[in-house]
Amino acid sequence: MSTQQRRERERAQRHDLIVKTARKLAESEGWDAVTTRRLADEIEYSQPVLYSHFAGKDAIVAAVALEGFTELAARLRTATRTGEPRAALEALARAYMEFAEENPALYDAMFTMAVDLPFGQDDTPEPLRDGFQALLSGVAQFADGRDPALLTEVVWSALHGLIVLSRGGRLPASGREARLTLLLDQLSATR
Amino acid sequence: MSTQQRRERERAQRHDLIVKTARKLAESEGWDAVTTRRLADEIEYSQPVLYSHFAGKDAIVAAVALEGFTELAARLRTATRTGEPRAALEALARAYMEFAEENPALYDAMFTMAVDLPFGQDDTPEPLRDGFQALLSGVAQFADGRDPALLTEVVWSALHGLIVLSRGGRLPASGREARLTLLLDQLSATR
DNA sequence: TCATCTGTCTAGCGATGCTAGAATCCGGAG
DNA sequence: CTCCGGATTCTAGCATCGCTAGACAGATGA
Repeated sequence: MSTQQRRERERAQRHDLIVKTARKLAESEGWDAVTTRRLADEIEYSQPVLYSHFAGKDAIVAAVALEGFTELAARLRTATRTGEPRAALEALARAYMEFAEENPALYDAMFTMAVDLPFGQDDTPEPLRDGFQALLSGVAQFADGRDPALLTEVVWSALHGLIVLSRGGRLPASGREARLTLLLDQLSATR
Repeated sequence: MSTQQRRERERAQRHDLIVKTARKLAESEGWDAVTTRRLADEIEYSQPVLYSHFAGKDAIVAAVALEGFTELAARLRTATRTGEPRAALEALARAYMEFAEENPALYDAMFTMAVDLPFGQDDTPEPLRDGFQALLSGVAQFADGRDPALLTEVVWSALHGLIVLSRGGRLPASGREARLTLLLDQLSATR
């Protein structure tokens, strides 16, 4: 009986090893460097082992993304512990953007790659729900009559747009702070 | 002498044929279907011909993207011919979003793929400049004290965020219109 | 001790982007 | 009309990708 448990434990450890290695590799050399051969090499197993844990490469990326949602949610929650509404919004936005900047590859996995994660559906994984909830509870503080969910989606979209356009060089790195301030001003204007 | 000219003309035609075929193929079956073999097959030439016109597949995507910028710029310009500021902004935003919806593959080439297009630099191609200018001249109408360039970047980011998150299923298709209205309300609020 | 069975690896498949070298075509000189 | 030379196009192949079948090995329980 106990050997069974040990095996399951080892499997779980290796599962984690794969995810963490993929993430580290992606963060240090980009997702292009995360090939199944390279990944297998890095964890010191052969390729087929990866496929005994995940359906394919996409599933590995999805697992990394899931880890990201958990971390992002936690980060957003600690950021929204501020009193004044506008300050809370700013803290929320800053936390979000910092997360994206500090973990570019992770952010990509969460929001640009990994299309097979079910987002607004019944079978949406907990971390995804939690991430949106964290945003929502922060935004709701200054919704002030406006639909909180809708406002959250707009805030999220705008932040995401800033991030992804900046990253691709579409927006100059210089105006970063000014853009964020302008955006926050507009969003917190309740007519 | 004239054969030389004819050859150049034919080369130019084939260049266009490649770009248009790549675009059509991407729009109908997605960029994944646009392989060099498939593309060569479609234009009824062999693979190496592609490489006598473009440095590689990325360059072909970039050429498609460039075509997109020209079209987008034209579309935005006709949309901003409205009197009232708020109506102009709405027309502008709608034109942008419609363009993205009608040409999803093209939009992807312009803003998510093709990283090798120089955006805000000295050697930025004319169509890209023109596209941003079209947005800028539309947004400037209701800037009302706010920095027009900065405001344009924010508007653009927000629209792009809405589009890309909607497309990936991150945002429910239902609230589309409500989100756009809310966003426009916030952006046109001059405190 | 040995058969079984789970787990792992080696080797290979089809498809990708890209390229070297062979083959072909075409224009112009004799 | 013929034939040469240079440009053009194609055939064939390389390295790499994600993924998998079948051989192999090592641990488990009788």
